[in-house]
Amino acid sequence: MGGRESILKAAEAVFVERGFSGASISEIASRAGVAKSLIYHHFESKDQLWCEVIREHNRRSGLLERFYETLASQDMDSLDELTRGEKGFFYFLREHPELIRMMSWLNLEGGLDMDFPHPEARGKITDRIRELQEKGRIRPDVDPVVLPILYMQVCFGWFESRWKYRRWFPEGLSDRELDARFIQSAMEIIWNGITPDED
Amino acid sequence: MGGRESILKAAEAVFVERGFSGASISEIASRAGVAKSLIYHHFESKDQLWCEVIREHNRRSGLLERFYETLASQDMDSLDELTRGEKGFFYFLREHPELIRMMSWLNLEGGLDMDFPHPEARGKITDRIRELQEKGRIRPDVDPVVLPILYMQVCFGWFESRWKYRRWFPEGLSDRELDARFIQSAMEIIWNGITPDED
DNA sequence: CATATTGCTGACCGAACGTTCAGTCTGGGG
DNA sequence: CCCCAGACTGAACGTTCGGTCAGCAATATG
Repeated sequence: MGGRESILKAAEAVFVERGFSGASISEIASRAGVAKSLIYHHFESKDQLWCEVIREHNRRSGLLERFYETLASQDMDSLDELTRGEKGFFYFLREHPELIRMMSWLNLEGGLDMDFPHPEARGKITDRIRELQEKGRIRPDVDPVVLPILYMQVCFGWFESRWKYRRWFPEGLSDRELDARFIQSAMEIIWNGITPDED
Repeated sequence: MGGRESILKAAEAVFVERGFSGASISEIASRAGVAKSLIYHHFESKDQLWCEVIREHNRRSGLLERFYETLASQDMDSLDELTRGEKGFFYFLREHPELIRMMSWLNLEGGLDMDFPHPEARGKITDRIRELQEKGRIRPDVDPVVLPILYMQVCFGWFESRWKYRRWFPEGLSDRELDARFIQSAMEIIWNGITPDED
């Protein structure tokens, strides 16, 4: 593995763990097994390294935008399809815990504000919801802008602080079981909340 | 205002703004208008200062626990009562933005893990939900543990990153209008999701 | 063979960090 | 009056920070 790549990999780990101001160049260098100065050979500053890490991660993780497209083009025939499939947002996030922390750090430390998701993806999603409302699949009084935000927040929020909620549940449950129990119940509530009563 | 108090006040501001590792003793001292060394006269370390800030804030803000008691003892006759009243969690949080950031920093930076809310408060809330289920006010298939978590998350998540969601909404809306539109729609979804269909 | 170019290192810089300490000022009790 | 305790300061401590720079080894180019 080349020096640049190993630096990026180590940098991601350290930034995700400690945030931008908590991360130190020395630690990144020693974790990557290279000299500190090599970092400045490949990247012009700590800030730029952070940006590069984010950009690289977005590229590698297949970009959330792409997921959004799949979300908006779902058939939404059943609760399962939207939330529990392999492509569901929730399980996508579970496989990318770094992403959660990166977003959280960015949110708190300021820095970049990414227009996320892309405006077209946003439009697609809300249009899709309106379409489903016309077809009578979703209650007409549901706000097509609020719904996707609510959905994202529930998923994000769970992984952001699921450890904090552990104590609400009976002891002895594994992480996976906790995830499943939460998302199943939470999504059932939302599903019942957005589908018309006659179902 | 005494030295100790002005230090605590400045410390809270800086910690809330920049997090623990991003905050510097020098900045706290200069904002408090005192010498750096005075901080170490009153507090034994940066860590302990952070703890003291949290403890003090919890005390001053009237403790979330107390709110939880009011939450659990609500009559829950209507959506409004739970979510929109002056005592509602959502509007409570809106008046305490520092609290949101403090929780988020703690969540990310590790440090203390507060048992929050208190176990008895937790039990009270879930018992209350079960009671309402028996009375037929809440669907029997709603998970009494998941519901309060979902509720908290939606409120927390909104204030944590409402600026990020601005672009989803039409331009020109004020913060207040945004808050109202979101919580109204979101709570309507949840309300519809937890109340039996025959209502 | 000479010469750039590139990946990389170790020694080093000034600034900022958290922390310490000797010492000043002030007010109250003997 | 003296004396002590507590609030408070300014100058420094050693360490770590982000960042620089001259130079080495290797490879590619002429």
